[in-house]
Amino acid sequence: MLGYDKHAFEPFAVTVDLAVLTLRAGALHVLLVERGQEPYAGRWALPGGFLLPEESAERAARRELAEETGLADVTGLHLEQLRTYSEPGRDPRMRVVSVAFTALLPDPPEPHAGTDAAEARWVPYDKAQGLAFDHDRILADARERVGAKLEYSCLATAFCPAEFTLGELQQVYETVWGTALDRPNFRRKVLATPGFVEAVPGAARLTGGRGKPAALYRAGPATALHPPLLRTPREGRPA
Amino acid sequence: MLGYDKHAFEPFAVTVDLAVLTLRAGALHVLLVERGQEPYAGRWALPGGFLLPEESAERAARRELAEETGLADVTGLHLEQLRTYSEPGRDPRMRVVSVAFTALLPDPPEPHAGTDAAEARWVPYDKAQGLAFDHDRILADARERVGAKLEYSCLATAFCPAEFTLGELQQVYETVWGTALDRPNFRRKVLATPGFVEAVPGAARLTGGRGKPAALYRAGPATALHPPLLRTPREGRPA
DNA sequence: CCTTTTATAGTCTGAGTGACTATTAAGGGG
DNA sequence: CCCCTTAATAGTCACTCAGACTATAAAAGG
Repeated sequence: MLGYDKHAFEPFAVTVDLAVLTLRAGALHVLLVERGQEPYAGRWALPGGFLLPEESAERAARRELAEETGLADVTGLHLEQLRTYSEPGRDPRMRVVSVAFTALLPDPPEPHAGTDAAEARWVPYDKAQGLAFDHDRILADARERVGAKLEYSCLATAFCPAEFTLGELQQVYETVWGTALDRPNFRRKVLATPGFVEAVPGAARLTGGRGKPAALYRAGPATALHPPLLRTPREGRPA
Repeated sequence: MLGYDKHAFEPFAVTVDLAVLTLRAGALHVLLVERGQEPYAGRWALPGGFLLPEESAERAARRELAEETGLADVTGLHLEQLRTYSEPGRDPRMRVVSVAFTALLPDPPEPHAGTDAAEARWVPYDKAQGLAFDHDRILADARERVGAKLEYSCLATAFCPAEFTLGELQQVYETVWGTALDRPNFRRKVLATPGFVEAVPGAARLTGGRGKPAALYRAGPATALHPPLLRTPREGRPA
């Protein structure tokens, strides 16, 4: 930040990359685009693009999110900076510094190919491997972060539509964590956390199939979970 | 990431900024440099600098950390990416994208002015306001992040020397959180967490002053705290 | 020797969670 | 129509853990 006149400095290309996650048919999916040209032609990649001259990374990310998903309104969607990837050589053509973001979507709309994307498609997380550039790592970091944030934040509702059942909310946790949760205990925990969810007053109910209809809830005003909803304890993982 | 040939793109200057934190005399301190030239001449700022052409942000941050602290070996220090700041206009001269890092130091060594820093000094966190650029916000974000990570990681030992007493470790929590903790309870919790700390075998003890000498501990192999050591519950803060 | 100071040990209680069982309210098939 | 299945919701029990304490141990100082 100091001494611009004492150091020569290299200009860098700056991009944003988006790990757009959603839940589809009970499985975690990620939005990918197929590359039309070298390098990595024909390979899948995270959507993204260059920062415009008068745009912050956050604005660029939301612009790209709208372009790639084809959604008219992306203002309500959860979009969060993940981290920045700057290894020299991560792009074979030139020095590119990429600010990665994670976006969470409730309902999976059909993706709309952006102006510079050959094709955009929802791909199950487990099949999203061998991506271009260092996008495998970015995607893994995004999933890791989301899984961790489910523990101590109310982020899970970002995967749900405006009104949802507690069973749907529980499925978010189970899908992202890959573990089964006890339904009564989950319910007790969620309802005991003030501001996490609030019941839809009209005693509305939803028929998903056979069983007893479930009450509907909306996301509440809270953003943090105190105390947290912990995953199965495991041994020391990188902090 | 796609279509480099279809979009023109702006070159950006990319820097790293460091929030170097330590505990000195029971208070949180941050390493600041005094700016020698416009803009913000005479104001304090976080240390930082440009990425070299063949250097990742992480490498640049560690290089700057060594330069600014004057320490011969900074390999063991905790250094972690915080987030990237990219608002247009955050630097009045040009478009600068800055990758911010947080570094934690055990013992506060006398800072050594780097080649491009007029002066470097440890400043109490509470007096570090009115910094140049958006460094007030970066510093606040760093403190927020560190405080949160103390809850669910073993990060606190990064503030301590190689061997420390449980009282010193507790002071880390109390200083960063600004709350008092019950000593027996803190001790019970830390010792019950496997891998957090391990006793120095030689029954070594340290005399800090009058009272009973305290046993010495080293940082253990664990990095995560399960279950976490929670702060006083408060209402929904931004996740 | 007694007081002060700090570390360490131990106790008690209530909140929160995991593992269950029971009940309610729907649909479907004979 | 009755029974079976399915899924939501209610409730129980025991164990763990954290907060609030009290008690003891080991040093320094007067």
